[in-house]
This record gives sequence, structure tokens and C-alpha cells, in this order.
Amino acid sequence: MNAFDVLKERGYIAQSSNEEAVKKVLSSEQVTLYCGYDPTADSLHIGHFITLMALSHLQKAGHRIITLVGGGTASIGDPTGKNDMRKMLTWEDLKQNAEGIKKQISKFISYENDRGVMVNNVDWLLGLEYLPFLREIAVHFSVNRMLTFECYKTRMEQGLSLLEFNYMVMQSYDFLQLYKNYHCTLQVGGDDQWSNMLYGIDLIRKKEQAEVNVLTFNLLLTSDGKKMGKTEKGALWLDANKTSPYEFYQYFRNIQDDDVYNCLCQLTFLPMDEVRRLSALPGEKMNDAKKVLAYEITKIIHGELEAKKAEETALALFSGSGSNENMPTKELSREELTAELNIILLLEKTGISPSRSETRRLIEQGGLLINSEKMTDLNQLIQLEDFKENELIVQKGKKTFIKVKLI
RNA sequence: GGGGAGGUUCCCGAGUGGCCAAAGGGGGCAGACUGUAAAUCUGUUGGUUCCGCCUUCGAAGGUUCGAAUCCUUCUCUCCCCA
Repeated sequence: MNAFDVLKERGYIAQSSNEEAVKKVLSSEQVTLYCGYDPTADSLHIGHFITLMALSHLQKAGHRIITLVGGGTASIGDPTGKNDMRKMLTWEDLKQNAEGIKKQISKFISYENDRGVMVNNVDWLLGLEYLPFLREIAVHFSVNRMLTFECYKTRMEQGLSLLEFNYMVMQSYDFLQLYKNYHCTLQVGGDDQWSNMLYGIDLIRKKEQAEVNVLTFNLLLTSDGKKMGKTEKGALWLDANKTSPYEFYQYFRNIQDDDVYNCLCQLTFLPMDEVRRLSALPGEKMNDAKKVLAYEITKIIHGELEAKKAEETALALFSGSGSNENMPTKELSREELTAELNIILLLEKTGISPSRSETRRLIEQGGLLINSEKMTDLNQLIQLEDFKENELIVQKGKKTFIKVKLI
């Protein structure tokens, strides 16, 4: 099976500028293709990851992958899907973010033997000269046409600066650069990038008289059409310091049934037969599929060891077996364990609850358990006896468990 | 440059002098029901020493016993004209 069919079967493909042509080249020759990632944060999130999975499939099929870090484009900011202009990042931030992101990408894509190339568009965008650029590149862009593009739609009401308007131009220029320097003939990316990607095709045709194509991947959406990977803390990050492997595992352990199939297809490398078997499990058995899913994806991102730990922790908390050694832990120093330490202070000092009002609410609504015992009194004191082997388990709601360790 | 409309709590969006910590919806959190699911229902959703007090309605001043609401200046956005 060729790479295109693999992507198609696993549900990655959203749309292409020329599906037949793309399918043909992907099955008959080695294609050099690129995918861009803007360093708007110091970590990628699950939405980026799905494109990395697709790239990985393509690389396994023998294609040459260029991963582009958008140090230059991120200095402008992609207006797509945004209601307002994003805060401009400093050059220093961009540089740091780019380093973090490069490291993450490198975990999934191989750069050995010229199978992959890592580039940063700041290298060619930063030094551009304005007038020559306008005369040679900008002249090929029709403002009339650009204004009809979907990505500017919301911004036509909210306001769009010339700075952001140029984002699409920069991205098209990137494609041209990569075509000239690496003979890159295909750009891939999330489906939200569709309109940003399109103009690159025209630019290359006009400048180089060559035919190139773009291919977009479905965004990771839940079955009811919402963006997946949103948590109370924002995105589901790939960086273990921003989203712990346990949280990560739990996210996928708890997705709704209807999303299991898609996630298994796109976020794991499990063979399709196995994917189909798992996602067809009836009723309660679906939990087994979710366990596999959560484990597999955590393994890909955080490694086997972390995935095992997360699995064990979940087992300990929800089925009462296994070790709770790796449960999220907060520390409390002995000096703070005074005669006045009540529940409210405990949650405040350990940072488990953001405010006393919230703790109050939690207790009033019966959502707080300490050592499996429901707390009903706000002023209940916490004493040394409550710590078993210097540990105490705080349960917030049904699914959040935190260990408080006395140090 | 001229004219008009706006900036409200996490988001959308009511509110045009006291009954406003601010309707409604979304999202979040908690409870019930469950399969650590979804859907549904209920409660809750600025802080705190919790029937009180403090901070909040673009920013800074002012009027008033009292302002998200009125006035002044500033700032940002949209629309129309040039």
C-alpha cells in the first residue's frame, strides 16, 4: 500500500489541490515535502502532533520530509481563525520557542541520511529587502483575491493589519524557497492552513513554471465538531512539564466512545485490523480500547516508561491495584503542619486549589475527599495522623487525585 | 482628515444613575445517573475573615450621597465619506 492510501485509510486526508496527482507521485517516486510549525509557544500540542504522525507515515514510505520551523512567520503571526491580533512575540522568545519545538519535532522525524531536513524560515525571511521583494514576489499576489480567502473572513470584521495580511505571502514565499533549494513539490499541514497554502502553488507556477501541490490533514476534532485536546489548562501539550504524562494519558482514557476510532487511526501506529477490532468493542468493553489508546499515544510521545507509569497510576487510583508511586504529588513541609492547619489552608499551601472560595465550594458540593473520606467541615483540621507514611491523598471531584507528601 | 458606532466578568452578549459582583448562553467545576465515556438533570462559576468587606465593566481623571451607566481627556476596534 502506498503512502497516500495509508493516510487515506487512517483518515488523515482532508483536501488536496490535486488529489490524483498527489496520489500518483506519492506512490511512484520519492517526494520531498514540507510541513511548517510556527514557534508561537515553547511546546507543540496535540494538534501539531497529528500532522507529525502523518509525516511519520510519509517518511516511513520513503519520502523526504522537510520540517520547517516558522521563526520568521511567527514573528508576523497567522491571522487564521483568530479574532484578534495575537500579542507580538519578542525575537528572544521566538528563538527559544524554536529551539524547544525543534527538539520535539526531532523525536518523531528522522534526519539521518538526508531522509529529513530541518529548516527555519527566519533564515531567509529576516534578510529580505522590501523593495526587491515587492517587485519580484508581491507583484504576483492579488489583493482582491486574497480578501476573498476564508482565513481572512472573520478578520474582515474585526480588523486586519498589513502585518498579518502578509502572513500568507510569507508562507507562499517559503514554499518557493523550498522548491528552489530542495525541490520540494508538496506542502502538507492542518486543514486550517488550506488557504494559506494555496497561494504558494500559484507563486511557484508563476516564478518557476512548475507544478506543485498541497495536501491538508483533518484537524483533530471530537465527534461533535469541537477542537480536541482542550483542557482546563488550555491545550494538551507535548511537553511533559506543561502537561504531565499522567494528565496526557487520562485525557485519552476519558475521551468519548465515538472518538476512539479516529484517535486510534491517527494518533497511534496500531495496525488497522487492531484498530477496527478495538473500536468495535461493545459497551463497557470500550474502556479496554481507551486504555490501549491512552497507553499507545503516551508511549509515542513520552516513551514506554512514562506510559507504563501513567497506566499504573491510573490503575492504582481507579481500580485499587497497582502502585500510586507516580501520582501527581505536592509537597508540604513539616513546619506548616501546625495546630491551625485546616483543609482550606492545606489546599492553599500545596497549591491544589487556586482560591479559598473554590475549596469552600468544593467541600459544600461534596467534591473533596481526603484519604477517601468525604470532607464536610471547612474547618476540619489536618493532623499528623492523617498522613500515612508521610503521605495523604486529596481527591478533587471524581478524577483528580493528588498526593501530598510531608517533607 | 471628517462623520458615525463600539470596547462589559474565561468567551459571546444584556445592562444607559441606586434593586449590579452585573441577565442569558457557551465553557469550566461539583453532584446524580454511568463504563474513569457520551447524553441528560441539578447546583455552582471575582476575592475574602461569606447575611459584612474588598477588587472588577478599555485607561486616567471628574460630577454625584451613590457610576458599568453622566462629563472630560486618552487609547484601541469597526463602518461611512475624503
